[in-house]
Amino acid sequence: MRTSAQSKKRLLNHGIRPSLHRIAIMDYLMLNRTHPTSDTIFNDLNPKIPTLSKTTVYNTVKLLTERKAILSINIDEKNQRYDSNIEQHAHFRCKDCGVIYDIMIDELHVSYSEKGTEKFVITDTEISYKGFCEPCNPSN
Amino acid sequence: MRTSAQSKKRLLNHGIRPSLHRIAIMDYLMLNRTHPTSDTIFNDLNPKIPTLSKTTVYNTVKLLTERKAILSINIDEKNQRYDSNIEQHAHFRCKDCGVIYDIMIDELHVSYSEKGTEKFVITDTEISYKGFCEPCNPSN
DNA sequence: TTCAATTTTGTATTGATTACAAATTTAATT
DNA sequence: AATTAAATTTGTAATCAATACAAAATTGAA
Repeated sequence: MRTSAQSKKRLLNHGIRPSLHRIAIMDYLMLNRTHPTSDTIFNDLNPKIPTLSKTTVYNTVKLLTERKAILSINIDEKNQRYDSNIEQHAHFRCKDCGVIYDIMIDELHVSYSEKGTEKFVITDTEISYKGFCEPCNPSN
Repeated sequence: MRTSAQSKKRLLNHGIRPSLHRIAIMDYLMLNRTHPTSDTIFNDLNPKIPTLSKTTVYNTVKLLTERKAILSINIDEKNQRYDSNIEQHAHFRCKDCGVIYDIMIDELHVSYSEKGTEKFVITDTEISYKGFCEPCNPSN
């Protein structure tokens, strides 16, 4: 299946009307698993799709995130990052080169004791690591 | 031990010269475990310390974070939050009321398989949950 | 084709954070 | 107490990601 067909399906599965721009943005995220910012998405797509506006990218990633068609990641203090991989996984960001790596989680057991008597309904979980990747490891 | 004495100690332990403003900000974070923003810290302290400037709050929390005297938390897309609790723990943010709760982690086992052959030196770990707290639970 | 609803655009605005140079404070030394 | 260099703080201006909003374009059902 071509990527754009997958993208369209993903959009429809999440109740989002598959306009051409939305498909293009979803496609981009499917093919570029680099956790890009909205700005990066815009800059990379704009040459190919001159009618695309930056606001549309912002609108679209917001909508995709709300409908859980993609993940929004808070690992970078400056910008919001986006990820088409909606499987359970964590992220690692290198403090030196800035690259964000996926970390597949086989198993995650968190046993926690709540502070008071609060009961929480958890809808989103985000696990982020920071440090140095192998190429940037200062002790190498 | 009075809080300000504790605060001073914390600063010294992390190689930070304990100026009055720095102690005041550290004190505030020790006493207000609400994960405030820089702006909130400034607005709460300014009436009592009229000579305090907003830039100093930003400078100070940045320094405190770099030296690991406090934690900087990315759970809120809009603002950076700060936490004087540097023990291992996670956070939960209610999507309705916005309150950020501490979640004490007794035990955390994450077994993960890396994507490629990358080896990471992990220096920081952040675990964030979102959802609804008991008072805001829509199914209550 | 018509027309209302949806999507997109482009500009203006917001708002958190940072840059930076001047002013102030600190603390060690005379 | 005075001197002085270093550290800290101030206050304004600038940056820049993200949003608001109204006009324009597009879509799709009737």
